[in-house]
Amino acid sequence: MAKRRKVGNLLALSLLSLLAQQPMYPYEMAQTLRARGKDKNFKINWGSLYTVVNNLEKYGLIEEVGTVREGRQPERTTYQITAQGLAELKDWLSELLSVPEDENSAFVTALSEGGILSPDQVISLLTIRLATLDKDNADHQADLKLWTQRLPRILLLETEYQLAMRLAQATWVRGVLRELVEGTIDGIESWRQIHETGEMPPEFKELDEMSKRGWPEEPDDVK
Amino acid sequence: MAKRRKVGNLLALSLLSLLAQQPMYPYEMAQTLRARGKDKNFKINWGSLYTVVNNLEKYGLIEEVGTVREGRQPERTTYQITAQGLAELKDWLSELLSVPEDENSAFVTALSEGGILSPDQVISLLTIRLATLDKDNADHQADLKLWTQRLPRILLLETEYQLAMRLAQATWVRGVLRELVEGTIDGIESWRQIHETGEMPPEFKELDEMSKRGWPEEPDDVK
DNA sequence: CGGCGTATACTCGTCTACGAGTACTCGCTC
DNA sequence: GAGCGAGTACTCGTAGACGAGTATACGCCG
Repeated sequence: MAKRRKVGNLLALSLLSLLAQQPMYPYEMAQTLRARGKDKNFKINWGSLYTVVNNLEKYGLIEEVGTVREGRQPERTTYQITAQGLAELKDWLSELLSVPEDENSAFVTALSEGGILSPDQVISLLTIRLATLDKDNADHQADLKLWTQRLPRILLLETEYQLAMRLAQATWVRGVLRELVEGTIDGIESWRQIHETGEMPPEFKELDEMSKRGWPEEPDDVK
Repeated sequence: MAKRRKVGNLLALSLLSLLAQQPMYPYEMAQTLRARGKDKNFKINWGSLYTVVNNLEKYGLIEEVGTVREGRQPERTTYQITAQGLAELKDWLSELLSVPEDENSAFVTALSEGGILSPDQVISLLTIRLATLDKDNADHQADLKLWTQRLPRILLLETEYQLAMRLAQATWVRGVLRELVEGTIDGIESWRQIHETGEMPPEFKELDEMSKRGWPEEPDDVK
């Protein structure tokens, strides 16, 4: 997050967006999100919901518009978005759309620590991943086709994006996997050796040393 | 996260991985991560570091191996990984490599709420994003080339993956952008209308209604 | 040899995320 | 008409994330 938001949780963005359309009470927000299938992406956390609503109010982005007691159900507090809230929403959306984030997914971390496992293990794990990806993507694609028939595409961009990313991931994994299996990837023999002998081959030790001292003419990672 | 880990922070994974190679004290772990350029991905949070180390110890994944006082610097507590910790590390890595996560990036959320902004705004925001992506990717690619000359590729997989994902994102954004600009995307006129007249066209209202009641023969999103 | 900037190594308190639990109501069945 | 399960609407306690702050030592410049 480039700029520091008063309420940083992404749930807040969804809530602001809902309230930009009509006033609601918290439980209703959760229902609406669920109805729109957003719960596929994030589990609804009741704790977070009420915390976020409170914070939004605290910072003046939404305001209480009255409490209703319908039937004999518990009292419900209805909120509406404020002018400030609308401004914040637009500003936030603008930032998120225009500034690519540095995503640090768990998979990336795992890849960089993958050397702990043996090459054969990694090959088999990635094979499982790839199978899951392919299966999910096929389902996802079929699903998207169905939706395309009843909704204008403009509303499905988010789904299309997710699918595109998943497909790209599958393609990448497939490529690496082939190289690993064929053993054409540079460094794999040393890696295999480490796991067979328990010994670190000299060229790796050297790398390790160097990483501590800093390389000669270090190529200073950009960004 | 499919399984619930005793220590869920990804930082814990990196720390376990470090300690699998040699005992260290916390500050040293941070230095090592930084030296390896991992700080490009995540800012080192001192608070988290010590919290995570404590938790790892609490759950028996690492253990104190002695406190040293070198020179007259403050006392340092050195930790080493336990058998349990090594097992956990391997299990965790296995999971992360084999199970694709449902990533819910900020961009996805923003895309799905993008209708709040006007089409022209979104076009200009995405144009900025694309420019940044292209620039970053070019830098990243040049950088990777340099590294490839001094490190075996097997150690660069993580970087290659990140680049591949960024390139895929750029490609997708470029495609959508073209469609938006050309106006060939289904639903864009209605969207434009909303922002010009402030009125919701009837077909959108209808969709809104339907989303609340549930569609006829709902295509039950998979997963 | 005094002073100041930088590195080391951590501590503490706050703010946030979250999930289990609560309490009440409605509709339905037996 | 009592009992039960599903839905409604939220509360509260705890665990975790995080950053600002602290304290000490070392180098080195004049």
